[in-house]
Amino acid sequence: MHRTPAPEQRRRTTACAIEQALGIGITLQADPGQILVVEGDPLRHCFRLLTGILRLYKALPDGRRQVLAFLLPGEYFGVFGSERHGYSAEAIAPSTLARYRRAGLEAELDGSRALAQAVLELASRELEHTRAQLLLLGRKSAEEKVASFLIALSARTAGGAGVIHLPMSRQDMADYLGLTIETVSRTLTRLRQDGLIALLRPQHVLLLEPERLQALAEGAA
Amino acid sequence: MHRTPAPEQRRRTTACAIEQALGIGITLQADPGQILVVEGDPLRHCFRLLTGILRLYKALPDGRRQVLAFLLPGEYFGVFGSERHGYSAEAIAPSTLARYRRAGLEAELDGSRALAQAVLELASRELEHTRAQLLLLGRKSAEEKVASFLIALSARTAGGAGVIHLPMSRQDMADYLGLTIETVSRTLTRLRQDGLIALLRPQHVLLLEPERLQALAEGAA
DNA sequence: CGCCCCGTTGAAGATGATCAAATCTTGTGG
DNA sequence: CCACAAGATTTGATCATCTTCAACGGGGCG
Repeated sequence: MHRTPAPEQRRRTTACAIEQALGIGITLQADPGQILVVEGDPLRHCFRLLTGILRLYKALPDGRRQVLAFLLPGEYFGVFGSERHGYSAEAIAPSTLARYRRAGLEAELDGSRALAQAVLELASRELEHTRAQLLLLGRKSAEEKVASFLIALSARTAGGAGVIHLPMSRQDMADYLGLTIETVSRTLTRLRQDGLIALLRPQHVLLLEPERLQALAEGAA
Repeated sequence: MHRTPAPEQRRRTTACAIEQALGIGITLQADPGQILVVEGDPLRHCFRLLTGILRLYKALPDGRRQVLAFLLPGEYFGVFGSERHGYSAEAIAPSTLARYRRAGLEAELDGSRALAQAVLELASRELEHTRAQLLLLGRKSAEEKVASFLIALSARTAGGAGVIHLPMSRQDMADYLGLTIETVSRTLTRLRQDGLIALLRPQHVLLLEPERLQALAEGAA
């Protein structure tokens, strides 16, 4: 069993090992705007999102916000670190979550090497996502940022094709991309004018030219 | 030589477990500008920096660069992930490194839970640093970025006090902070004019008012 | 029906980028 | 030790992108 599993298979393995280790936990509901965890809270629980969508974010004292990630069903948060939550978590849409005791997870970590491996792999993927986001925030233009966002969301939720749904507000998108709502809106309009996307409704976007969009996202010279 | 400040207990534990697991490895030298790893390279080795300093970065096709981190002596890279390196690594100053086979590390991971825990904790810390950098890149002004950088570097290298040494060029700082060299330079000048720092030489900065600098870095409203 | 929130559009402004040039550092060779 | 050259940093002027401030429109829900 020293064979490296295919990425697809490994991902499933990962999820399983963690799911099994965590057990059932407590199910809870969250309404839009409901805050589940505040940055700095003692790290007593970790969570798995079952349905809905969350934003994970950090904030500055004056209210400026940086959304670190949007959490989709099946994904975890609060798994890493040891002292405190590193970000706040807030429901965007009505959501259901499973909540687990961190103590249980850490105990299992000592026991199951499959679990340890799964958690480490989760961390690796999260690290890579976050690093890609550093490049986006530091070096991409507004247009490239929005294109990147659409392509990534499409890959995550729609398997890369067709109409995609934006469950979050323009404010959330702006806080994720390091922009303002006006710039996000204007950029979407420009992409529409250029024939790259169609805006069916504010929250429904059709990717007309995914390849050109992708090229834009990657900052093709 | 000045004595090195005693690191936190946990950090020492972490370092030890990883050091022990990796064994001795191969020592190598790198001159300034020398590229040790290119983003996308197969992940066959991981490294520990012994002396010198590296930049870890991602780049876009047209050459725009985002520095993810500066690696200081004692720190590792290439430890996470499974397929490919997620970033490039390049020496800034003459450096020495220890190189290890990833295969060995992964084998040890199955055996030693102390190692697994240490690696996971390394990942957690790296995640937290990267998330803080997302907030910086997405939501801080140039002045806040530079202040954050100086405070963080001071904490990392000087234990938080006195004169700090900037071993990297203005270009590196700019690519780390999502700015241009001109803006970095102008911002340092403004901080000097405001009495927050003194620029002894381009690479030697004295923090005159670390507390005000820190407040600025945190975006105090 | 009408309010309210969200998104879009418009105009003006500011921060940081770009283009350009002067100055300082550093290393080399006389 | 000094002169010089090459590169890095700083400074200046102008410009562009994105932000801010403001107003309008449209869809959903009471």
